[in-house]
Amino acid sequence: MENLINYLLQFGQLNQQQIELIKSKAKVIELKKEDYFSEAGKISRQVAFVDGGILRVCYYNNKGEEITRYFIDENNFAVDLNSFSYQIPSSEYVQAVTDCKLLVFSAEALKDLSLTIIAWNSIISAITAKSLIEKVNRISPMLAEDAKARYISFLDKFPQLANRIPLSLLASYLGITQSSLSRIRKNIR
Amino acid sequence: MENLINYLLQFGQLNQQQIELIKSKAKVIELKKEDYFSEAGKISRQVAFVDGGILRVCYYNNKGEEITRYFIDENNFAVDLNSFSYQIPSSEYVQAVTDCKLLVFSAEALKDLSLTIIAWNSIISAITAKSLIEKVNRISPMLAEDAKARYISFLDKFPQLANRIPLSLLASYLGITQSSLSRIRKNIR
DNA sequence: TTCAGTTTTTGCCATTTGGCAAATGTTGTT
DNA sequence: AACAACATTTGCCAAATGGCAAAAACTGAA
Repeated sequence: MENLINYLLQFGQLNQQQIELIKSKAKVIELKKEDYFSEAGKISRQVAFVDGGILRVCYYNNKGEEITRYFIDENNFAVDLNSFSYQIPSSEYVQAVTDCKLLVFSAEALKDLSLTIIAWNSIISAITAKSLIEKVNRISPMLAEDAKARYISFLDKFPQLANRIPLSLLASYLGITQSSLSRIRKNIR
Repeated sequence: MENLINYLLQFGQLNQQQIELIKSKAKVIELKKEDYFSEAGKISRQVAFVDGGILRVCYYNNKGEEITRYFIDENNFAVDLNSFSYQIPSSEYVQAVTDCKLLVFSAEALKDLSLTIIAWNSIISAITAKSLIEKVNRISPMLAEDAKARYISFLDKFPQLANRIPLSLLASYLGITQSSLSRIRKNIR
């Protein structure tokens, strides 16, 4: 659980006792490739820290196409904030792209932590803000780029991810077809 | 200032004394169309609540093209979180699209409020999370849509905005050229 | 190794979007 | 009204991307 603790410590101070409490609340879950962590239509009641592997968040648009909104890799939290914060049914799926090891916190566990650890809420809101800002900053410029530039930016920001993600998923994340992405890759070599 | 107070009350409770304190910390600023609220390269030290008018956040990409990242209309906060939270130079401009009336809080004023009003931090982090989630939810599906669908979605979500925003800015927000947008509009009528 | 199942690449052509410049329309000022 | 300044539309053509299906490459199990 060292990854998780180190991650949290970036956002606030925790003493040894608090660290032990946090560890005691985390449940380790292993997902096989293509397993779901959460599904559309259900209310999300847990939060996962990705200790190993890659998740993706996806949904189906009105044409029935499967769209990948983003990937979540090691040392990041996965949570459907829309559903978790407001307790409304989720509109998207969280699925394992590769086999994954997750550290999962239930809503009750988080509640306990926030009541016991003074800095907890401030840590969580810092993490929330940072990860949302990252998402906005990553997605926003893509609109102004063409397909090739998007792919290059992706390689640039996530050099280690491109090989671990099937082409079809990456294409849907980039907002282009799989064949176009394949041609772009050929074109770049 | 009623708009501001009503907005804040959606996110937490405030008594009359606290409301007066908040009002006393806000500075009213009027911007003329095309004036800047904040500029790239500078560290952002204030936060604005848009009481009237429309702002936009924009930057210049590596080709020198001006890109509009998003619009901020009445009853929303404008803040460059990257710059304000981490005190680093901003990479974008916040500019008035129309004449605007803003209620501005300095970093010091916000600090005072957070020390005096117990619920303040929780209100602010709820607002921050909500507005970031909205941005992600708005931008993210656009990647999977073609130009026409993006424009229609925009009309759908912001029917009142389209007429108030110059075509060139809307086009750069949608990630398409002005001529394409013009053709799309003709096509739709 | 072989085979079936899956993923990726490719060819062909249609459609969408961009680039550029000229024409047209709009707005505000004198 | 007349003009300048600015915004929008349009025509023409080139480039980018999509759609579809077949071929090729890859993967894992027997």
